[in-house]
Amino acid sequence: MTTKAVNPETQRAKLERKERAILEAARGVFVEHGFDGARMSEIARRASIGEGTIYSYYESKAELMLTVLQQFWDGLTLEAEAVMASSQVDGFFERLQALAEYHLGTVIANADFINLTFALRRNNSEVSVSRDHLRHYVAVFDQLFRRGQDRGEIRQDAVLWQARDVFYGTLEYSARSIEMTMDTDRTERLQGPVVDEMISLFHSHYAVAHDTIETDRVTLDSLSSKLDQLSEQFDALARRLPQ
Amino acid sequence: MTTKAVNPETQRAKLERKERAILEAARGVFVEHGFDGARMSEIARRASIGEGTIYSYYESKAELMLTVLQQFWDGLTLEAEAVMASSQVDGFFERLQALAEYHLGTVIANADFINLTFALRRNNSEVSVSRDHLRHYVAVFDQLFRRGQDRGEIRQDAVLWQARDVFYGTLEYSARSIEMTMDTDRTERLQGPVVDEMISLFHSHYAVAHDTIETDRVTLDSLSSKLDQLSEQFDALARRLPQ
DNA sequence: TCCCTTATTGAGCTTGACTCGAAAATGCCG
DNA sequence: CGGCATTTTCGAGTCAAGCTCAATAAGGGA
Repeated sequence: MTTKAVNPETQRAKLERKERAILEAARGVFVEHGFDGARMSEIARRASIGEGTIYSYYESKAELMLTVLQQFWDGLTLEAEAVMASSQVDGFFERLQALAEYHLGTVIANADFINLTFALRRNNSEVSVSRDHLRHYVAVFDQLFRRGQDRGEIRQDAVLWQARDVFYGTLEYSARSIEMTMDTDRTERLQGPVVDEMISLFHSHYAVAHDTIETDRVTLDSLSSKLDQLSEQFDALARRLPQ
Repeated sequence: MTTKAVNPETQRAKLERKERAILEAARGVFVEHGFDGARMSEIARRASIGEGTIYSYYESKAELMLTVLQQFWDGLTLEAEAVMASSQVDGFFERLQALAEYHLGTVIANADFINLTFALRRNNSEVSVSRDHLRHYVAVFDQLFRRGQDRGEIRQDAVLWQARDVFYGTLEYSARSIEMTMDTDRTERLQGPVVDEMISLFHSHYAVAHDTIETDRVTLDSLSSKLDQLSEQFDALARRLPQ
């Protein structure tokens, strides 16, 4: 029951625990101060280890940041998949709305990490979040969209990556605008309208023509009934006519 | 004709020329190495001045970068306005296409500056490209859009900032995707389709219903005339009837 | 308990942004 | 022109922060 039995467990577990501690500390410091503002000494202090120890786990500050970012994106992917899995409804547009709300909220809350993901690519040409991590995240949308096509809710000739660009691009840009106006202006741009607009846009551009016919049908129906009415009157009149 | 006559001119011109030299050198170094990779010593060397001299023109490296960025955005604004001014056509969608092509090309060519514009905001909380510079640039789109509404090409109930988010957001995201696939994949995503999709999207979502009615109108008009015809026949028949 | 391997450490090295006193250039008057 | 005042330029030196490494500690098997 003493340390002997658990020792073999502790051997590797200790290192993993320490690595998690470093990552957790790093994440906090990076969030608070950004990449350049973050001090390795502070990360070490928060993880309760010596500054040099970090470098036996990570090659450099940039690589540490990279690991934090990849962990961040993996977390996002899991959460997004969870949102899709827990969605009560089955329709494409309801699910798209859930995804849009989740994504927008996340992007606003973690604007720093999103920016750094793409800023790192430039600053440190060797170190950048792998395409696969990002692809994995957007795959949530891709899957939803393809399913929408299979179920006949989305036009068959719609191009996946174009829709993806519209979806993520617009939401990220909106997030930035919302964030920018939040600091100073009192005219806070709310998240709701942004998502609504997104859904409405997908409706009018990617949905299989449906509701447009709906409105026209009213006109057509009324015309049709008028015709029927007229036809009846005509028949009645005709019957009253002599041979 | 000697130096005497031009001296009073040289007094302030000399400083401005030197400032331009610094900015030009800085711009080049920042483009080549990014913000962190750029060395103040190299900027000084390229501008043929001492390193300390830079600091009598700019407070810090960040402020120098900021000036470069603002100059960059001002340049973009002028070019975008020129694109609009020189546009041969007058229709909203043709002009939107010209703007989209220009913007997409620019964003792809200067992805570093675009990223740095927003990365700086985080890294150095005090120093960031002013909202006004960015607003001034997107105002080109705003003006075009409002004019489209005035001319009745765009729905009156369309919300400007929503359309703006879709336009710039989608194009920037597409640019990043294009850039990412350019490095490795051979399946280069071309710029043309992106712009086409953008126009098509604005057509279906923001355009005043026009072409959809066009097709329907044929049906409705023919139905209507048939009704009128029938009605006339009916009247004629009724008149021939005995009381 | 001894020894070997591995992990940890923080004092120093290096690099690069930034400062500052001095010198050079410029301007201004007699 | 020549001397005084102001401005501009300069680069050696300071400082801060990422990173290295030789020394030390910890762990673990015989």
